[in-house]
Amino acid sequence: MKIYNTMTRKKENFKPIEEGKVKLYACGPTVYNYFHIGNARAFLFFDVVRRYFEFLGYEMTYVQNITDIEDKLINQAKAEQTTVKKVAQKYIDAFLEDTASLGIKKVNHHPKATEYIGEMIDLIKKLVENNFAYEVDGDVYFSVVNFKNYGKLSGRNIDDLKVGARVKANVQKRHPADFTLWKKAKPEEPSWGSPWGKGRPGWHTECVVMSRSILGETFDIHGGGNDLIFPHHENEIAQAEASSGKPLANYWMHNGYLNIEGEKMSKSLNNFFTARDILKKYDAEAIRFFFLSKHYRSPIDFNEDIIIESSKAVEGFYSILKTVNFLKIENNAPNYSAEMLQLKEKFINAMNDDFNTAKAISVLFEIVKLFKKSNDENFAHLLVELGKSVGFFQNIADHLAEDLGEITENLIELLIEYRNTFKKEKNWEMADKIRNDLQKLNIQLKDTSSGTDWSISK
RNA sequence: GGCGACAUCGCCAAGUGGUAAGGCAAUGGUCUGCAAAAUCAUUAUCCCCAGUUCGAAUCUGGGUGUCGCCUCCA
Repeated sequence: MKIYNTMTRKKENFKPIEEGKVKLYACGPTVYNYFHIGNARAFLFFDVVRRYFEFLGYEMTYVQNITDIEDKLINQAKAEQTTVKKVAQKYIDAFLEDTASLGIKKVNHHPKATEYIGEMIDLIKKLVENNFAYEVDGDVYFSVVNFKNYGKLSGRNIDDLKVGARVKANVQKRHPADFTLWKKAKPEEPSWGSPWGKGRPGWHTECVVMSRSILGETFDIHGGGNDLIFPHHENEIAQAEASSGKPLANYWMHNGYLNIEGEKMSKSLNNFFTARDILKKYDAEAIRFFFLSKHYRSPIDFNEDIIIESSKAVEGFYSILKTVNFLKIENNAPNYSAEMLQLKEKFINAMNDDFNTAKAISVLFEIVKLFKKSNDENFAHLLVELGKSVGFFQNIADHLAEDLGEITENLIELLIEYRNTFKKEKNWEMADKIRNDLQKLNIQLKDTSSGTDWSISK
């Protein structure tokens, strides 16, 4: 298994700390709003990482934090005229709902920032004691110049940051790149008591505290979107290493952005679609296919036409499951031929090469192609086995069922019968009318050599 | 100003030194009363220039273009 490590900018052989186990931490949402389809890329990708490791037989511990106290939540609470707590709960619920709809498997731990305030204060205290942090009038800052390795993840040095800095001048900070560990509360804001007075923790602290509390001082993989490399992950590393002297994670993985018309999709540019809205129109599997059709580190451009194409591609997978009536043979033990084992190996090699999902997917299409030539149901088993390793085929029964209820289905069958009678009588006008009228109701008739079939077109 | 990514058929996209995977679309054939569906087949020398090499989409140098990070952001 090779993983591209942002820290070294190289693909490295993955070696877990503990044999057979993978400890993964990926940055989760700040729950002040619905997440958009660009955010979904990270959530979905790390779901694939998790599933694939499990497929390989690793025991996963996957932790994803939830930031439930932060400036944006406070603002949102004002906007919605409610409390921070209520805002958090509302969007946590939405987050869990939407990720589930996307077919993302529940992570093992979802720590919330507000549940770890005590531990965060302890960390900050330690940093202050060791001279890596300083307090100014109720605020506490991390001092980047006192941490010699600052910038090693993102490849920056402190002086460069100074030059082009768009960082706002903050008279309190000793260096413009110093970041907030503890933020003094304004009146009315939610706050916790601390040695520096009432306030709340800075964002960069929670991930360090929560990841280490659950996964230990050093864990295997830390992941997130590209935009978190600097400053977020850089700041995590600074705090972690300044306090323990040990690396926080051995591998740093970052996914590329989702662009829209060539520009990054982001809330601040206001060019986003929420995952929630996209899911109303398109299937979760089509969205998954769309993301996996490109390598995770590359930027990917979003538009609805591509999602529609992706839906068609996914339908291609299901068409062979339909042909073999997969639900009936699902429990038969597969018997793979040498050719099939070779395909499986090809798939695994692609995935083992830093999660080359695009290449892996092409193997799935090869399987489909070979199935069509041979009609060997073992190809269907192989397709499902490999597809599942990256999160496809989570609900085959639902997908194959055209469950309209018995009465409706009988009515459709009846109309087909009438049409066939008209056809026998060469009454093409009536036969075509039935076909076209059903088409208008999204019921598509398919004449095959073995009779007339129908399906619902979306 | 600093740091970084990317440029492959109409669209999407693999390939990281050995002679261009795959998907969608398109076109043609088979099937059909006609269609649709299904099925078979066909479709690129890789942004530009120079270099290294027996050999480059793949390496080096120089352009051009697009995007990102340096402020909250997946």
